[in-house]
This record gives sequence, C-alpha cells and structure tokens, in this order.
Amino acid sequence: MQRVTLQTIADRVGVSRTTVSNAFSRPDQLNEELRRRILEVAGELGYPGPHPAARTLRRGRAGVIGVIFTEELSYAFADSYAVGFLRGLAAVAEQSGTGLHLIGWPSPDVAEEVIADAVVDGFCLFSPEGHPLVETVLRRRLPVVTVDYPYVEGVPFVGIEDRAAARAAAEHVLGLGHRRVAVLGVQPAPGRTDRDWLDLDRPGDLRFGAGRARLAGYHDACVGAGLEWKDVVLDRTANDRELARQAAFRILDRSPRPTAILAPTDEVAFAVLDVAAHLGIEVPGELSVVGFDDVPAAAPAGLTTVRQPITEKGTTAGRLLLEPAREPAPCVLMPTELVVRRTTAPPTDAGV
Amino acid sequence: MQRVTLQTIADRVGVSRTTVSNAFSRPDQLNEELRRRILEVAGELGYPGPHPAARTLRRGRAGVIGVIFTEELSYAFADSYAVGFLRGLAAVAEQSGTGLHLIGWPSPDVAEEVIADAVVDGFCLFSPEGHPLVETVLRRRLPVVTVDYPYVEGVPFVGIEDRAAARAAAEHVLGLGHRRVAVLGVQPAPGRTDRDWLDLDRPGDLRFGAGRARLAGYHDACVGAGLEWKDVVLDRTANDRELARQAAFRILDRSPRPTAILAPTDEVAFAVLDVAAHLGIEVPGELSVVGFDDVPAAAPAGLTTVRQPITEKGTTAGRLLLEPAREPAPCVLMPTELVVRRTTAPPTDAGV
DNA sequence: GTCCTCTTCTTAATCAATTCAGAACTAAGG
DNA sequence: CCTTAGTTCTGAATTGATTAAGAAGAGGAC
Repeated sequence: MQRVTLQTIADRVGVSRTTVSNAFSRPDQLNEELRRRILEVAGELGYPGPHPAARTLRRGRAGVIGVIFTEELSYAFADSYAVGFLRGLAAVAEQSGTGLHLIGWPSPDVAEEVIADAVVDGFCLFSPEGHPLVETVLRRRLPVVTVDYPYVEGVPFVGIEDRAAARAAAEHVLGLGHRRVAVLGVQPAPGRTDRDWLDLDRPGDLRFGAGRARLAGYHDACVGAGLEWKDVVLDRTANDRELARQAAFRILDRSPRPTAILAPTDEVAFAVLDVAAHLGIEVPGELSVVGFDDVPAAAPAGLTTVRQPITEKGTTAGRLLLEPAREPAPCVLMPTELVVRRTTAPPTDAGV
Repeated sequence: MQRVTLQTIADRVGVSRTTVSNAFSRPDQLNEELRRRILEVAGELGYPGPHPAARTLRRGRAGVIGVIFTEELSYAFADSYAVGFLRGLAAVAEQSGTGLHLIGWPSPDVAEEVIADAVVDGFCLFSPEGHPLVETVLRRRLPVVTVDYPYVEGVPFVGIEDRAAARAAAEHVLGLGHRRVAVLGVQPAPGRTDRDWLDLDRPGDLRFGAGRARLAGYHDACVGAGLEWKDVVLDRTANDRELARQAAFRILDRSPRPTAILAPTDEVAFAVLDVAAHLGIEVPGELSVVGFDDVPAAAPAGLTTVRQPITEKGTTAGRLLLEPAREPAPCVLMPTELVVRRTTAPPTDAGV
C-alpha cells in the first residue's frame, strides 16, 4: 500500500495539493464545505496529518529547543538541581508551545551525532562543569544559551557567582569559630577527570566549572580568615550520593576530626549527614555541615546551604532562547543567598 | 547572504551535491583527499552540517521518541514518580542514540498541535490518569506504548495491578487492627474533574486511571474485612503537596479521628505526615500512614508504602518502543510489593 | 586487445510538505 | 456594460537533503 500524502487526498477529492494543505493549515483559505469533504476523505484514508519533518523543512521552524547535558540523561534526572532547572525551562517553553528535546551524554561521539541531527530551533547548554561539545553546538549556528559553564564570548549566559557565594558559606562557618575545616570538591564526571583539577595555583574562574569555582571561594575565605590552605582538609568526590558517602567517610575517619565540612552541593552534603548519622556524630553539636544549591530536600533536612534560584535560572534561560536575540549577548548573574538552618553551630571543641 | 547548503559547497568545490553529501554521511564513498577538501570548504563557508529536518524527511527516521504527559511539564518534573520513570526511559533510549522529546500539557489545543508537529519515531504516553489525546496520538500512526493508563487494545502497554496492590496495602493496615480508616483518592488534574469520579458503583478498572483503581482496591479490602464502605472516611485531592495538605487537614480535624490513612501516592502520604507532625499527632503511635509508589524519598522517611518498579517501567516502555513491534502487542504488568517501614503500627486506641 | 572489476563520481528521482503569484469566477457599484 | 474587489482554487517554485542506478576511467588477468 502506498503511503498517504497530501497528493493522495488531492487526487481523490479532485483538487490541488495546495488546497488540501490549506485545509489543514489555513482553514480560512478555502470554502468550509470543501474543507469538510477533504478532512473526511483524509480520515477515510487514514492520513496521519501533514508530515512534521516536511513541514519543519519548509517552514524553517521546529518548535523545539534542545537541552544538552554533560551527563547521561538518566543521571540528570536523579539530580534535583538539574530537574529544578528543567522545571523552570519547561514552564516558559510550554507557554509558547515549544517542546523540549533532551540530549544526554552517553558517549562523546553519540552525543556529537545527536547534536548534529537534532531538529531544533536552538540549544540550551546545561553544564555545571563545562562542556566539551560547545564547538559542535556552535557549528549548528542556531541560537544558544549556556547555563553555568562555560561562558563563551558572544553567547547568552545564565549563571551565578559561584566563587563569591562559596566564600560566603565558608565565612559563615569560620565566623562561628571553626578552625578544623574540611572542604569537598566536586570533580567532573568520571572519565573526564582533569589531573590538575585540585591545583589551586590557577584561579578557579568561569572556565573551570562550578566545582572549581566553589573550591576557590572556600580557599578565599580560609586564607582570608588566616588559615593556611594546606591545613584545610581537602578531598574530592563526584556529585553522586554513593561516591560522596565514601569521601565523607574518609574525612570523618580522620583524627583529629574536622569540626566543619563544606560541601559543594546539597547532594554531597546529604551524603555527609548520612555518614555522620551512621557514625553517631552529632550535627551540629560535633559537626557543622554546609551545602550548596538549596534543593527542595534541603529545607526539610534543615541543611544550612547557599540558595541559588534554580527554577528561575531555567525560566531565564528559556526566555533568552525564545525571545529575539539581543545585542550584546546578555550575561545574567543571578543572586545567591546564604540560608542558615540547623546543621551549623559553633564548634564545641574550641581548641585546634 | 544566501544560506549555505550542500549545493553551495558542491558548486564551490566543483563536484556534485551527492559527493558533498557523501563526504558528510558516507566517508567510504569518496576519495579521502577530496573529502578533506570538501570539509575544508564547508568549514570556510560556515556550513552548519546537513540540515536535520531535510535528513529526517529523506531518511524517514528522526532518532527521537516523544514522551507525552498529562500535566504541564513543569509539574511533571516536580513529581518523583514521573522523573524516576523518565530516568529509566532515558537509559534505554540513550543506548541507541535516541533522544527524548518531552511534550507537556499546557492546554488541550496546544498539546494537540505539538503532538501533530512532533518530529519523532514513536510516542510514549505517560499518564497515570488516562489521556484525553490518545486519539490524536494514534492518528499519527507511529509506534506507541502507553504507560499506566489508558490500556488500548492492540497498543503495547506497561503498568501494574493497581487495584490488587492497593488492596494489599489496605489489608496490611486492617490486619494491624485499624477500624477507623480514612482513604484519600487522587483525582485527575484540575480542570479535568469527573463528577462521578468517587462513585464506586462502576468498578475502578483500567479505564479510570490509577487513582480510581487504587480506591477500588482499598474498597475491596475494607469490604473484605467487614467494614461498611460508607463508614470509611473518604476524601479526595490532587497529586500536589499543597492540595494534599489541605485534604489531610480536613481528615485529621475530624472527630473521632481516623487511626489510619491510606494515601494513593507517596507525595500525598508525605503531605499527611507533614500535617500530622504539625498537629502534634504521633506516627505511628496515634496514626498509621501508607503511601504508594515507593519513591526515593520514601525510604529515608520510613514510609510504609507499595513499591512499584518505577525506573524499570521506564526501561520496559523504552524497549517496547525501540524494539521491532511484536504480535500481539505486549501488555506488561510489573510486580508490586508492600514495603512495611515505620509509619504503620497497631492502633493504640483499640475501640471503634 | 578484450573482458572484467574497482573505485570514484554524477544524474535524476524522491522525501512531503508550504508559499507566492496568478487564474477563474462571483457580486456589487457606477 | 464595464470596472473593481473579494473569494476560492491552481501551478510552479522551493525547502535541503539521500539514494539507486549508472557512467568514466584505471588497473589487472588472460
């Protein structure tokens, strides 16, 4: 059986292809009676409607934006921060009838192909740790907005001042009197490890991702408070509950034990709280913990953390993408705020 | 400036359009040296690569599947159950380089248009409460799998036995000795309310959504345990934390207060726990609570609930969609299991 | 020299629509 | 009766690629 197209229907009804097209897309362009007959025949023949790819090709608009992650999609959906961002993005996209095409990161070459083949009107690059495929994305010559990292000259950007925000978090803890402080860095996803990543000789700036920038902020605060950076306990983990647990265990197993831990994300902070509970360490009595992000689960858990406007980041990114491009490319830095809850307190063991 | 297409490059290099196409899509079909020259010229001209819509049109394959929700996307991302499902679906989709096109439900007509215009190879209908646009989706004549509801003859299906699972949950509570039981029904999203929805004369079967089916299961257990259904406290809510809180408050405000509440989703159960804590009602001392789904937050909260394999539902749906269609259309009912944790106990107030 | 095969490239058809300019017809105004 | 405007429909060009079939030339075997 031949495929049913506009032409099939046109032949059957005895009108031109154009008229059938109009019956579907521009009802005002033809007689109501004829239109009814056309739609009726279309129904009889089981016509699936105008072919979306053909339509997109001719119209030059897909009605979809691509959202590109640095991780596997399945991983992104497990991350409250990513999901919260999507929530905001989806909200504005939906209002204009725009769909979301989610693109994950199973492997570099698959991702490259998927990006090249995506039928979209623009891309949102969501990557807390920088994105290796920026080149591939820019080559498509579509509107792009990057979120968090990397900042690319001339490309609209949405992010926060990670370094300053992290510094504020650390200063809060140091201000409470803590001196035995541990810092957890979140490193790029497995397989993309940068060996020099923890080397702070290079300042953590926009190019190195949120993990590095926050680390640099902790560094600023510690040095500012008169601590030697080398005396600060330093460990790294990925933004994964299980790996973070292992790192937390390494830190809490030390002697003397740190009295405060600065976690680069709430997810990592939750892992620290887990392990502390498991080891019978009282929070905040024996241990202060600070997170970062203020994901929805942070408030019920009483976690002291840095709030960033997660959903608003999504709505802002969506607007930058859907609204006509502005010159120069906007670079939006959203506000952050330290939220003090019940996981931080002055150290009880006041000595060094 | 004219748009750069394959033809532009072909003219510039002095070869045919076909050869340029091959340079991008089938490197083995032409001389390596010529290919390098073509790609070089493409780079100079800023060619964005073969046009995805044109490619899709000709090839007849998009490499994307559409996932259709019954709610706004922004709402779906707030729902752990939906996100868990997506996680599973994304996992199998990614393996075959397939993208996900997420389609929400801002309004009926927008959704209809988006479905008609989606450049996809198939649809996954994710709808715990039935889906009003099944017709629109089927009209596209693409592979479809429905998840949870509705079950459509001849269309692959993934779901659970809601009614039986809910019955098991209720029997657990009744078995503990509870007699003053309250039941919460989750109703379709606002604006799609069915007035007769709570009328149990019509059995809650596959056509009426998970909310109805679970309600029917609670009903079965109560009647089976010798309770009069009219003595069971019945209220309804949506699957939304705030609305569920209001419903919980209505129930817990009654006198005599129920000693057990059966919640149709974990989200609703959390709201009940919240309100109970707020009112100083001890769980499980004064009140037993059972949820449904076993979302990730259920275990840390100690919530007794019905576990359904959320992520596995996603992977199963993905496979049914991506693998060649089977005859007859598979209808997969996944196993459920009652998980007893710390929110259920025998009633202390043993009287009626 | 002829035949055959390989590699490399081209020609022309095809995918399924949208859109612009214009034709045919009707009705109203002068 | 002629002009003008409005409605309804058609023809042809256009969107940007892929693909099957075939042509041209080189090289090897006999």
